[in-house]
Amino acid sequence: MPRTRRIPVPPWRDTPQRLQVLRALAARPGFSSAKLLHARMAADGCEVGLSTVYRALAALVEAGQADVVRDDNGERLFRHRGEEQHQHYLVCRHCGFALALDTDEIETWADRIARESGFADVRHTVELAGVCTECSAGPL
Amino acid sequence: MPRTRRIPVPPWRDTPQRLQVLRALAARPGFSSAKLLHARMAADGCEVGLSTVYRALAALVEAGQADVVRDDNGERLFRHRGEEQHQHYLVCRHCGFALALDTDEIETWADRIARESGFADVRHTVELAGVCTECSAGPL
DNA sequence: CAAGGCTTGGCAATGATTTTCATATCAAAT
DNA sequence: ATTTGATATGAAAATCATTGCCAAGCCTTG
Ligand SMILES: [Zn+2]
Ligand SMILES: [Zn+2]
Ligand SMILES: [Zn+2]
Ligand SMILES: [Zn+2]
Repeated sequence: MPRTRRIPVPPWRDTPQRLQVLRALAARPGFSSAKLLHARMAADGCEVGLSTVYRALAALVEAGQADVVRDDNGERLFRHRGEEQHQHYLVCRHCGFALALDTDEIETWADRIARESGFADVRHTVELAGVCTECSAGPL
Repeated sequence: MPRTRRIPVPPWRDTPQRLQVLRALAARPGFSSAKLLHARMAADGCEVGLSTVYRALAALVEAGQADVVRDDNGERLFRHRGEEQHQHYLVCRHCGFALALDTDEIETWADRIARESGFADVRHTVELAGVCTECSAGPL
């Protein structure tokens, strides 16, 4: 199974479309799907192909300017990487209620791993999922 | 977006197919895709529909007898939940080389979060990805 | 045996993401 | 300004894991 990914490597050309995608992404507070961004941009009168949105997002992720997670349906959600540090959550599998976590501990742990391993550009995904008290109380 | 999942809840009927799936899953050392399990079982002369494999796996996950993760392609990988504790890895984004991590720290952290939050049946996903020394050295 | 309810499995449908490919754009070189 | 080779775009088609559908089979109860 050869890794078949061909992503443009920085520096790329500065195209209006890519700037638009970056802008649209940065304009969103949390994570957004490519589809949503595409729709948003279209609504703003900015016609950009869905393929291009995907390509731009992939490039942004590759360049470390965006984070990406998967929701329960396997859909990828993107978020612009600003200065503000990221956050991890404990989400309820049933109602979707999300509890923000104090993640200093894992952050330092992840940093240490990154340092000791010699790996470059290490990113991490930490997701906790359970059933909230409310949902475990009332069945259905 | 209504969660549209209809998964048989334990206890279900004990069908040969479900036992086969469980067996096949337990027989594998690490994580396996539904497709692979299906192929494996077929190779062993056990004819089980792919849909059934998916249903059985979903039920096993629901019942806490299996863990599930997503690989980089969004494919779901399943693993039987035995007594042995699970493992986390730091994988290379380019060559796929995986480094097993000492995860005691996060395990206890996750356990504490689970306890303090009051959430039930808390599972966690911890994935680190970077570029290994080898790959960052020789650029393609 | 009959009725009703789970289960199964092949196949179609879904839907996100990728690939294709013809075209457009860019930037450097002539 | 024109040429040229590389790169970017986007519409449509392809990919592919996963799910929906549904007729047929199996099990249990009466
Ligand atoms: Zn809940
Ligand atoms: Zn973190
Ligand atoms: Zn590598
Ligand atoms: Zn763990």
